[in-house]
Amino acid sequence: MAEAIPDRDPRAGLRSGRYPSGVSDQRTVFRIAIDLAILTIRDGRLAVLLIERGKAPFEGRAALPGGFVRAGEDLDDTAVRELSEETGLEGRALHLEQVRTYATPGRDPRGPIASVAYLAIAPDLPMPVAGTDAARARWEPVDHDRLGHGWLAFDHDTILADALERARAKLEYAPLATAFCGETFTIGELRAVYEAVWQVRLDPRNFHRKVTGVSGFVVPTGERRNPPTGRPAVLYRRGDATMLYPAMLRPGSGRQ
Amino acid sequence: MAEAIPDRDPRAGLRSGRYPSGVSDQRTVFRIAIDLAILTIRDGRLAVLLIERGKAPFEGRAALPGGFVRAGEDLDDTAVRELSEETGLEGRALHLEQVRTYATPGRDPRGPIASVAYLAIAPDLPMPVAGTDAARARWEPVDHDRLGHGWLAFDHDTILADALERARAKLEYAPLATAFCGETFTIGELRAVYEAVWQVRLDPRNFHRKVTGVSGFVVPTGERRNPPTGRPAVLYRRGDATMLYPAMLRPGSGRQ
DNA sequence: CAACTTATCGTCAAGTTAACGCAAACAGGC
DNA sequence: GCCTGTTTGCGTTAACTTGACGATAAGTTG
Repeated sequence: MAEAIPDRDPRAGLRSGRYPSGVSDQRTVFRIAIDLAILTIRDGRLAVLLIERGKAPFEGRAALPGGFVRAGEDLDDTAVRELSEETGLEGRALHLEQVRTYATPGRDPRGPIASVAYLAIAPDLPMPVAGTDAARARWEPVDHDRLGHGWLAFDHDTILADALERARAKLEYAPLATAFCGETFTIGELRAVYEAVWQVRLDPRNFHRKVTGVSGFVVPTGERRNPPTGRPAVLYRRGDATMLYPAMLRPGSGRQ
Repeated sequence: MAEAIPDRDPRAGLRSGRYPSGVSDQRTVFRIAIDLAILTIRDGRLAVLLIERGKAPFEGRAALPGGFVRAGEDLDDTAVRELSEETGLEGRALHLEQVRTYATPGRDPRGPIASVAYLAIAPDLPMPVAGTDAARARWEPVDHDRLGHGWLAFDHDTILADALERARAKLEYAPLATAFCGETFTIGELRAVYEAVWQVRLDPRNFHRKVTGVSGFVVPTGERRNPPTGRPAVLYRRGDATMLYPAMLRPGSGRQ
């Protein structure tokens, strides 16, 4: 928040052509966009909500949904609003958290636009909801091979990768996995979340013991559910824990 | 990055008086500032680098150092530049990471200014370096009682609290603690970092066993150092691990 | 040299994890 | 009805990790 701006600029040569050099340097302004990485599990695979861009730049390419922050609007409010407009989902009911901000010069050909990335977690819904802008939206399985190699428009590959990494890390110590599930769920469904996000196979027996041993993670409802095949499973709902103890450590995380 | 802006605004009543309603809504712009939470350990206590504001708003109040992003400049570059200008520290040599972005309407009385917070970790240096803007800077012990109760200008209490929480969490699973130390350090100095940041006492014997058991965390140099009192300690330098396994779990973290 | 301080090694009981055996409880085919 | 395949849920065991703490090493101070 310091307002003293020295009179030299070692990066003068990198200045965007949109803005003349000189005093305007001290008043460089940005539009700020919110981009949403909305994740869910579909058919046992991790999926992300994408829109197809209807106009340049990147016309016809897939991109993360998002929109600009309005005057008088907080970032979280913009994220909730965009989530509702683009997907029909009630943002306040979903897990939603800021990940980080991107403002690399030239990241958006339309000019200096900073993007604040948000991670959203949704249960497997019959999306996209028809109407409004949501018609352009579709769930797409996360393509780990194309991610990072020009899958999405703008720098959305990077944004999605960072959001994924946040989700992966947070599954370990926060009850984030339940946000992928409906109101009630089985331990097997919860395990499917971990397996899809971490891209690993977990032992059902050890997972069951571990999850039910974490205080406040899940609480049994007393109901049961008949899966398409196999023994009926006890239904659970989220507990009131905000952190997991003991943590659900990723197998082999960092182990060399 | 969607550019379709619906014609209604459910939060019209919240609009800042600075910006008229209507089409200008679609071109709301921000200046973007970087604010730095630069942490170090001084006299065994966690300290943060603060500046005293020389002009309104918040004249005379303590604040986090920072400055505005220039045209053609990436956020990380702004952080490195401000770190250098305000402290004389070579930013590229320090640990520096983005934490999150704040843009709550009215957070800065000068207008719509978004702030991207960065966390920096520095070893205990003879700071502040004289010259340039650094003369205004001073190390201040983190006042956990006043933090969150109007200690700092703007919303810097919130920013510092979030940066601290990031540092606390990251000590668990990343070799961040070594960034507080010099090129070489003893296990005792490393323990002092954990104790200062986590605000706990750790058993020296268990800590020693744990740290030296984490693969790639620290490597012995073969040298020794004579502390002011007590037995000489073996010197270590940082290893090449980027994640800690096993993690250095906070005692009682989340345990209820 | 005694007293004090910090570093380092070792022990042990309690808790946690990974691997895997096994019975329960469903659906579907015959 | 019975066998087969599947998933759930419970138990067992060896290996590992943690927390509490005893003991010794190797400096400095008085």
